[in-house]
Amino acid sequence: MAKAIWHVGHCSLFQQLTAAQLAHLELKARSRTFPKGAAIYLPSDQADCVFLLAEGRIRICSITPDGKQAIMGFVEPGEVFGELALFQASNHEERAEAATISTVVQLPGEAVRQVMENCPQLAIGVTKLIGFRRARIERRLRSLLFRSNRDRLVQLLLELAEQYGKKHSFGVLVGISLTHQELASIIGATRESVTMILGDLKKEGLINVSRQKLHILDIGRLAGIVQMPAPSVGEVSRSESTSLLFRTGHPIQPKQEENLHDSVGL
Amino acid sequence: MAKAIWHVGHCSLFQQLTAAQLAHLELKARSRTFPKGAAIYLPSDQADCVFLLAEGRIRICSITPDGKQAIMGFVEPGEVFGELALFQASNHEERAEAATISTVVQLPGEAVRQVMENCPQLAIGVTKLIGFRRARIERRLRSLLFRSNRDRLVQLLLELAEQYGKKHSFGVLVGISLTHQELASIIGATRESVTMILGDLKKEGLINVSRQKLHILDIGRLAGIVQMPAPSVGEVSRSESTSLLFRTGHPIQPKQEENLHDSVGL
DNA sequence: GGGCTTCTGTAAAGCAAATCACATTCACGA
DNA sequence: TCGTGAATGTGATTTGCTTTACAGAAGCCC
Repeated sequence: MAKAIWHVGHCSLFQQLTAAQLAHLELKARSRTFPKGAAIYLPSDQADCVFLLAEGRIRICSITPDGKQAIMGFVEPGEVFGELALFQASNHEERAEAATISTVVQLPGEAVRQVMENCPQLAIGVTKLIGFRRARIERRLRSLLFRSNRDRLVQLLLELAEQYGKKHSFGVLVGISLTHQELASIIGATRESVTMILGDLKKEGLINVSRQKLHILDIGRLAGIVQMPAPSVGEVSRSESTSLLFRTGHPIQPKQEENLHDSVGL
Repeated sequence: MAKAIWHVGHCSLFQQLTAAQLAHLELKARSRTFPKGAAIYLPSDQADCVFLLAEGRIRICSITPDGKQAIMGFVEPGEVFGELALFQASNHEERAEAATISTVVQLPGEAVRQVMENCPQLAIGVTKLIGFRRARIERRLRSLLFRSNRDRLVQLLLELAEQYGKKHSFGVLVGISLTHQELASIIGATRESVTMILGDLKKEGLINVSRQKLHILDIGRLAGIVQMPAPSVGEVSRSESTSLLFRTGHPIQPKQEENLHDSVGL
């Protein structure tokens, strides 16, 4: 419980709040730990809660009755998720599950709404968060409409490089390990297609894959394929950014980055 | 100008504002009329403005360098659009154009932001609006990931029926005329595919199309194809709902409808 | 009305990607 | 260390959809 309080107070979304408001939220907060694979919420869950990830990694996915599934995004520590439930009276339309063992703080929607009504700063912060993610989804929709499997995969690799990449003697080493199946579920393709495309990219000398370890050799040429500027890659630690995949589109200018940071990142 | 003022005051998003706040907004508002086909804003437009459609119909679309285009949605009178520009420092990623001759009220983002900071109600309203549309885009993404051309088209027809449909002696008459090309651009398919599928549906006795006029004969059976409950269709006038297409998913319960209405609809 | 454009209908050919059906390699715990 | 399940690699086949290439029909403006 002490931990939960700590996390709420340290989440940038909630930092503009007064001590009293924070206290109010923290009173209602509940911290829980989920083993790998456990569901935090399900579609059809009536839950009216917002979640804050303290530790671990959450996978947001959407599953059809006949078993096909797509990964809508990942949530990294310090980020909020399930935020749409705040104002949608309806059920969740997706499933959130712990990709690794994770501890999350649960905030009742009612409490958050109350605070929002008294604190425009928070309301604006939430608006930015939802809007930012909406922009990302729209980009993803476009890429699904207009680009081939190959291009979408390359785009994804670039995004992973930007988010999880570390500079290396040669090229960029991506610090997250995803199976081919997972990559496929993100870009909306089959596992086999991903395997083939990765194989091709390897043959072309653009990347190097060896069992989960992804090494991008020529990020410039890779970016050329999808007609995008090469993303910037952090030196050592991963950049403090707003995850959930698919930030793509334009390179981020310093000013905008700052803007995003104190609005959405968290 | 008098007109602009009138429209701002009558947009449900802005109805919670005090007279002073309204006056402040209205001072900055600018009303413009666009001929059919004219662009209200373009991708790469730096414009920091929110728009309110007074009359006409706006088409929001996204276009690739090589000419392919997708319709992201339509805006109906009384609705706000371009709202993402409020907090995204970046450019628009889409193009808004007048589908018919339209008059829009332009509100500088700065003015809206100022009011939002003093009026949590407005901030919350905007959050709901953006969130509602995000949920719709997510549904659309899912349908693109999981469903065939045919299913997506059927789903679209059902949505059109719900939004623009009027009950008729036999079945439902859809009160909006879209070309096959437009339908195709909405569901992400080619014009030819849409023509074929519509032909099939006609043969199957589900619908009747004659030059722009769409007549749904058996809405129940149509809904069955995509495993959805049949949407409810208004008696005479089109339902006061939040357009922009793709509201799909679940039928809307009375209570939720109300909720949406005073939050997002406008 | 006549000529223009825009929309609709059809059908063959081509293709990207899914599906199916395996073989292989790895990771990791018993 | 060995075995077992998960992850990867690879081809043959199928398929849903696009592409291409037309022809007819409907609106529309001079």
